[in-house]
Amino acid sequence: MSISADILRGHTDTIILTQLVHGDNYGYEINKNVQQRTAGKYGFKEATLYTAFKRLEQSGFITSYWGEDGPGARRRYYAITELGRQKWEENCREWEETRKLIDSLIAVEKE
Amino acid sequence: MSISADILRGHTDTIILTQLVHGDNYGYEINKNVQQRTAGKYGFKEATLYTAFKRLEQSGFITSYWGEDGPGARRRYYAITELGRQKWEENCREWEETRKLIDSLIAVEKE
DNA sequence: CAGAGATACCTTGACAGATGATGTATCTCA
DNA sequence: TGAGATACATCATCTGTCAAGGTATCTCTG
Repeated sequence: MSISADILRGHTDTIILTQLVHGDNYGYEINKNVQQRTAGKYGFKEATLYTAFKRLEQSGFITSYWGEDGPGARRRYYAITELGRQKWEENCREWEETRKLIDSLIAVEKE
Repeated sequence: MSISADILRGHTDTIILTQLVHGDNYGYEINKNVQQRTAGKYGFKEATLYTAFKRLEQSGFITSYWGEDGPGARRRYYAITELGRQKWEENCREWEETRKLIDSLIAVEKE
């Protein structure tokens, strides 16, 4: 994991919500998806992940339920709510803006 | 200021270092530059700014000195060090990577 | 069958950066 | 004279991250 966490801070919720836009999923799997998508460069620490789930659920952006008792360890699944979807779209728009903002703040003036 | 602070968190130092790559400058002016560049959408809170200066100086990335006693309130100027320049370049590279990372984590899979 | 390793979830305490509140001092201009 | 801008600074608090520790189940190997 090469990216310092503080830079990703503030994106945790959006990243999780993005995963849930695809459909219900559980913590471990979500984190594996993140690691795969970033070629192993980034993944949530477990404490961060579960803290985020709790925060998102308390805010009404996701709901959770225990998965069917199949084989393997029990899984808590998360589902995005309508409110969560709105939040997600808002966050994505915000990211577009932030990206431009930082680009302009980090670029050296030419002249 | 429309961008939530947590999203900018972790970029504070880089943004300040970028300003100082242009040449020595003092806090208030640096912040005004940031505000101008972002069309008023973002600016540091003063506490954030001075906390960052202290942090950067303690890390050896910048040095400071009192400005000549001219008219107006006294000013503490900051200068970027060689170490700071290296850090700045490193941070810029990191930003490039982070941007790609977040883009890929926030995009919805197509297919 | 024992034991290692993976899967899966969860909590607690500590830490770091951002910030609201507050304070100081100087200068300008009406 | 007093309001408002300039300019710097500190402190207490809040929030997100994370190391460390814990629980339980399943699979595979010897």
